[in-house]
Order: sequence, then structure tokens, then C-alpha cells
Amino acid sequence: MEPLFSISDIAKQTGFSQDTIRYYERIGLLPEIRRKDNGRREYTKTDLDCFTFVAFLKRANMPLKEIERYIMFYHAQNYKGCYDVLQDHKIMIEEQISDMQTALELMKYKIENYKELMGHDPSQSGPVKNSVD
Amino acid sequence: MEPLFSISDIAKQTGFSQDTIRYYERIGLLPEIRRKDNGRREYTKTDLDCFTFVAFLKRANMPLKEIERYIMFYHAQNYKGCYDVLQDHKIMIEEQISDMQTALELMKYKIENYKELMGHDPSQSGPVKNSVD
DNA sequence: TCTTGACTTGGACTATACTCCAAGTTATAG
DNA sequence: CTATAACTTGGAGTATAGTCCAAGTCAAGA
Repeated sequence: MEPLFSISDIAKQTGFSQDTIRYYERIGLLPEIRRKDNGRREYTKTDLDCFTFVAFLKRANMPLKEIERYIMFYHAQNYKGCYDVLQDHKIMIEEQISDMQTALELMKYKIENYKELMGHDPSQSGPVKNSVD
Repeated sequence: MEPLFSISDIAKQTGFSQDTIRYYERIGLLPEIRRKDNGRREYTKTDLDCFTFVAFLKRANMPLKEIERYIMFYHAQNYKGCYDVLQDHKIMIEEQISDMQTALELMKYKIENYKELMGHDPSQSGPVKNSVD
């Protein structure tokens, strides 16, 4: 009925290494994964979806502790919990984006300074003025 | 002539803890800081500027190794080196911003899903569909 | 049958970036 | 003069997130 997946399938689909996948299981990031008779992990479509979402949250810089919180709410079907975790992290992402944009502007400014400096005689004295603030 | 600063001045100006400032010195992030006769660190305006810029690079998520590279070029007055480090990191920042923006959009989408779900009967079965891909 | 390759476990190790502590010194304020 | 605050050093400990390894099991093809 349901399609089943091996650890290498999950690795391929998510970009996580098998070691990382086992590590996530070890630290309890997600609930127990079924084993086949021979002891090997057997992932359901739901497990795969879960990993896919974890991969996404990771790309969004969410710390593992937060991801764990989300996963726990998710498995408890506590939608309010899920919603809150995502909402909190959304705010974090927005702040991060804004910080990075500020950094980018200053970076560009600095780069322009150095470009000018390099256009002139390289033997001239001082380094780029530190107009960071 | 030049104003001089203590470690606590630097901490106040940059937001780094004194421990972090000493740590940065220990790992060779910046060149030797002069000591007074009593053994205490004595920072010049140039040192302060340097720390201020390090604080900025940190906020821009630059790893310490990269910051060290920048500082070394800076003190060697190798403007091309400085320029290259910043240029490389600018590209990294741009990628990070773009990744975060993608993450933000998906996050918003997910949040909308949960909002809808919460509006309805909370006893309804499945969790939010995993439309991550 | 034998050899690969894919998997298992437990545990050790790595990297990055701090953070804390102990013991000692010096400066300052009452 | 003395208590306290601010510093010094060296080294140990912490948090986060993996990554690697050894020894063993199991399945499938030549």
C-alpha cells in the first residue's frame, strides 16, 4: 500500500548524509523509525515528508532544538504549537534578513572604498577609513 | 595624543564580552595588543576601529577564520586581499538573503495552512499537508 | 560459496565559538 | 589601610551540529 523508503532514499531526497539522519534519530529529533526484521530502518511516506520539512527548516537556519519542538507538536497534532513555532521563527527570519541587508549595504560601501583605493597609487599610506557605524 | 581604551571600553563599544575579546586575541584574530606596565591591555583608536569592524563582520555571519584573513590583509595594507575577502563574503550574504527569503515565503505559506486548520474543528484528522517541495 | 555493498550499533572525535573558573595582581573608594 | 572592583593568565568546560570508525549483520550477484 504505502511506499517504503530506505535510509539511502531519505539521504538522496533530503541531501542529509546517512550519518546525519541517524544522528537526528539518536538525539530524538523525530519519533522512532520502524525497523524491518533484519533491523534496517524502514521509512514511510510520512517519515519522508517529515524529513523533507526538516531539511527546509534547516535551510531556514532553525536550530535543531526548535525543529524538535515543531516535530513534537506535529506528531501530537497540536496545530497551535506548530503554528507558534513557525510564527516565532518567521519573526527570526525577518530579523535575520533585515540584518543581512544592512550588512550587505555596508559591505558594498566598504568594497567601493577598497576599489577606489586600489585605483590609486598602492603605496599611499592609510588603510580604508573605518566608517562602519 | 591618541585616546586609549581598556578592555571594558572595547566591550561596551562592540557588545563583545571581555572573555570574547580575550578569546579573539588568543586565537590570533588580531595582532598583539599592547600591555601597560601593570600588564593590562591598552587599546588604541585603531584597535577599537578594528574591533568595531569585526563586530560588523560577525553580524554579517562571517566566520572567524574569514575575519582573521581580512584582518591580516588589512594590517599588511594589502587592499586587494581585503577587497577579495569582502567581495567573496558579499556573494555569500547575497545567497543567504535569497535563501532566507525563499524560506520566509514557505514559512508564511505553512503558517497560513495552520491558521486555516485552527479555524476549523480541531478534532479533524490529518496534520497540515506537507507542500514543501 | 565467496565477495561486495548496504546497512546496523555504540562510541569516539571534530569544528566552531565561546564561556567559566581559579589564582593572582593592581587600582580605587571609603 | 582595607575591601572591592577590575584586570591578568592558563586551562577546563559547554553548546551545537555533525562526522568518522570499528565490528558485526545481511542480501545478492559472479
